[in-house]
Parts: sequence; C-alpha cells; structure tokens
Amino acid sequence: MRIPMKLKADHLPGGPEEISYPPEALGQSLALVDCNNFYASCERVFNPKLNGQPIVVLSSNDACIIALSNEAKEFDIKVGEPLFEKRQIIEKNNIVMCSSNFNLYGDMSRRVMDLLSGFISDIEIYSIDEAFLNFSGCANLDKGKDITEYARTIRQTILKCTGIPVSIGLARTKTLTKIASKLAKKSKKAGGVLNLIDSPYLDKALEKIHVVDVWGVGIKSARKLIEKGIRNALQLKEASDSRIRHTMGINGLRLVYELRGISCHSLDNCPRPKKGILCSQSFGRKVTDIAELKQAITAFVANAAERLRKQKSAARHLTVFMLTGFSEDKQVEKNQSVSIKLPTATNLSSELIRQAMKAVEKIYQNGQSYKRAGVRFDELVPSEQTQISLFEQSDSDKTSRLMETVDRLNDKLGSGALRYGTQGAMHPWKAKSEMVSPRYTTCWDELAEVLAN
DNA sequence: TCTGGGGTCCTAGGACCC
DNA sequence: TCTGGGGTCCTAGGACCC
Repeated sequence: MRIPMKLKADHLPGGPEEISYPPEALGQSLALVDCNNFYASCERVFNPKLNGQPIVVLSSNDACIIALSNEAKEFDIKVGEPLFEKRQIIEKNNIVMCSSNFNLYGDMSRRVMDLLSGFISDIEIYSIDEAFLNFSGCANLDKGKDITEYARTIRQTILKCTGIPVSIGLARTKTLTKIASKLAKKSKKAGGVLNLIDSPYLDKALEKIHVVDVWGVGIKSARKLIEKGIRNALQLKEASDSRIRHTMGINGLRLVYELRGISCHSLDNCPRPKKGILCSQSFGRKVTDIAELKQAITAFVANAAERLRKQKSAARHLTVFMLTGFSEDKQVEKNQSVSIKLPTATNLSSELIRQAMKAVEKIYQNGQSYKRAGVRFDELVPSEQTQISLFEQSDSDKTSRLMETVDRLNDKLGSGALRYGTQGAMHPWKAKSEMVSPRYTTCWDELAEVLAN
C-alpha cells in the first residue's frame, strides 16, 4: 500500500478534487496508541512508591527535563527545559527527580509493542512509546464488533500486563489519529480512547487544537500561520492549497490533506535500516584537551560502528562535529565539522576510528574549548555489498595469503560467503587494486587481521 | 570567444519529529 | 556554572556537463 497521491515536491495540485484517490486513501481505519508520560510511567512500574507522586525524568548529565508525570505537569515545568531553571520549583514542591534509564525504557517498549502486535498484524512502531495500527481488514472486527470497544480492550490489556497507561486515538489518517489521541489523553470522559472515524464532532475537535500542536507544524511554521490568521487545526484544514504550499512547502500540503481525511502518510510496517547513524554527547563541562576529545570521539565511533554492524550496514561517509557551546551572549553554538568520503564503505571500527582521528585533528584549534561532540555515518550501504580494497596487485605475497584466508573462510561459512576478483574490468582506472566482497560481517575481523600483517 | 538553456549531482542548512 | 540524543525529509544554490 503506497501513498495514494503523487504529491511530489515538484507537483502542485489545484485541489483535492482534481485527483482521484484509491479507496484506501479515504476509507482506512487507523489508530495511534500512545503511552502516557512514558518514561515517568516506566519509572513507576519499577518503583511503585512513585505512584501518585509528581516525577520528572532527567537527561544524561541530569541537564534537562525530558519527561513529567501528570502531577508534575501541574507545576510550571515543561519537557526540554534545563534543570537549573526549575530546580527551585522542583525542590519546593517535593517533585521526585529520576535520572533516565534508557535500557529500561527500551525493554518496556518492546513489551508494549509485542502485546499490540498480538492484536493487530498491520502495525508501525513509530517511536519508543507510539505505534500506529491499521484496523482496515482486521479479522477480529469483521463480525460487527465495535472498533471503539476493541480499542478499549487493547488499552486495558496493556495496562494490566505492563502497568503502562496508554491513550488511543482512532481516525482516517495518521495526522488525525494524533489529534484524537491527544484529546483522548486530556478528556476524562473519553476514558483513554477517542474515535473520530466519520465523527460528526471531528471539526469541533479540530477547533480545539492549536496549530502548533498539529503533527508536522513546528514553532517556525506556526508563527507564519498565526500571522495569516490560522490559529487552530480547523482553520488549517480549510486554508487554500496554494497558500499552504507557499508557506509550508510540500509537507505542509500533505499535512493539510491529512486533516481533510485524505491519507498521505501510509503505514510503514516494514522497518527499513537507518539512513544515517550518529552518536554524540554533551560533555557537561568545557573540554580543551585534544587527547580527551580524541578519546571521546573514539568511544562514539565504536558505539555507532556497532549499531552499523547490527543493522548489517557499512558507511561510505563519515562526519565528525564539535560544538563550542553557547557563547556568552547566548547566541548560537559554533558548530565545526569535517566530512570524509571513505575510500571504501566500511563498518570496521579500527578503520572508522583512524579516519575520525584525522578529522579531529583538522577541526581542533588550540585554546578552543568544546562542550559537545559527535560522529555521524552517512551513505550507508548493505554490508553484503561492501567492497574493500585489500591490497595492491603488485604485492603478490599478500595476495596469496589473502586468497588463502578467503578460501578458509568460505570453507567455514559455506562456499560463496566471500568472493574475490579484480575491479579492473569495470573500472579501468582502478585496475591496480583488487577487491574482496564479504557477504558476512563476521568475516571483518579476520580479514582485518590479514590486512594488518 | 561569446551566447543560452536544460539537466543532474552534490552539499549545507532548515524544519520537524520523538 | 548548569540547555538531551537520536532521527527524517526537503530545499536552495553551486558546480558541472551537453
């Protein structure tokens, strides 16, 4: 099931009536299941003493507030605010502070998602605490069972089995389910489930939603919209196509169609590998020593490379970035970065670290202090297709040793696991190097060893 | 040497999401 | 003193080719 509209960036339709939609664009029954205050709820599952108490969950270095329980939301605290600004309120009101524990949250998330998959097979896990479900064609609902009741059953099951409270919004498009779940969370009457599918109250619901709370509208776009008199989701839904296209681009137009019940974002139920992998961290203090920076970057590269190998990818491109932190006048951070096109795609830590160190040396300025740094791998390719240039043709001794290794590994892994050959036929200008294409990442280390000798 | 236009690829930066 | 750590997609502009 693909996106029904050819709403490409270069295509500006005159209006929805000019396009014919396949039935699934208009008639889907979707749900968003959203865990309430997820991190705070997880902390409560493992420490029931926290039930009923106001809680905030803090980021690494305990620098920022990244989640709040309902009780904590009563105070003047918002997600994303730095702790030092709110410390007084927190201490005065005996709000409990928890340092974040992402292993725990990931584990709880898996439990919730497993339960959901048991109810509905067509599911997209959208984030650590959210999943979209597609009820269209769901066998359990064929016998006229009420979809709202079914959603309540799901909700109760999750709560009973995991201890995590969730809200469920039902609607025709993803954007509308987001709104439904938001309202379900707020309304006491809804009991955690709100169904806006073909609802006569849909427009009333949209009117209650401020534009900045619409999925896909950030602070920048919201400001522009408000300037034009568009304050709520209903006004956004009724705005003219050309106006939206002009102020918010193609994504804005997709979003408005979704508000009108025309699905532009289909369910993505087959998780694709990441297109880029990054690892970065704030130091929590100023770092000026290049040795210390190198040590940190080495750790980041090792972490990111592991994730790279886990999804069976290799990177062709590497970027190291270092930020100086906020300047005295609270203006922007200075972001310095160096990108390196790798000679061949790789997911080998040793090679990636070597390249990253070169980048650090390029960026580093004596006397400059850095507050944050990171590394990013881009242009990822499946590692089965990865080719590494292993040796020069002239080095016949190394060649024969390598061929022996390849044969041995093929014996171990099954023939064809690795192959070797020259690239010369395809790319005459590279005729000097020979290539080996490992199809199994487990071979990397052994190959690397041969290379090193 | 001058002139034009169309097309593609790459990159940096912006905006948004959780 | 103290401002998280991941991601995705789109766009504009420059370089380059024909």
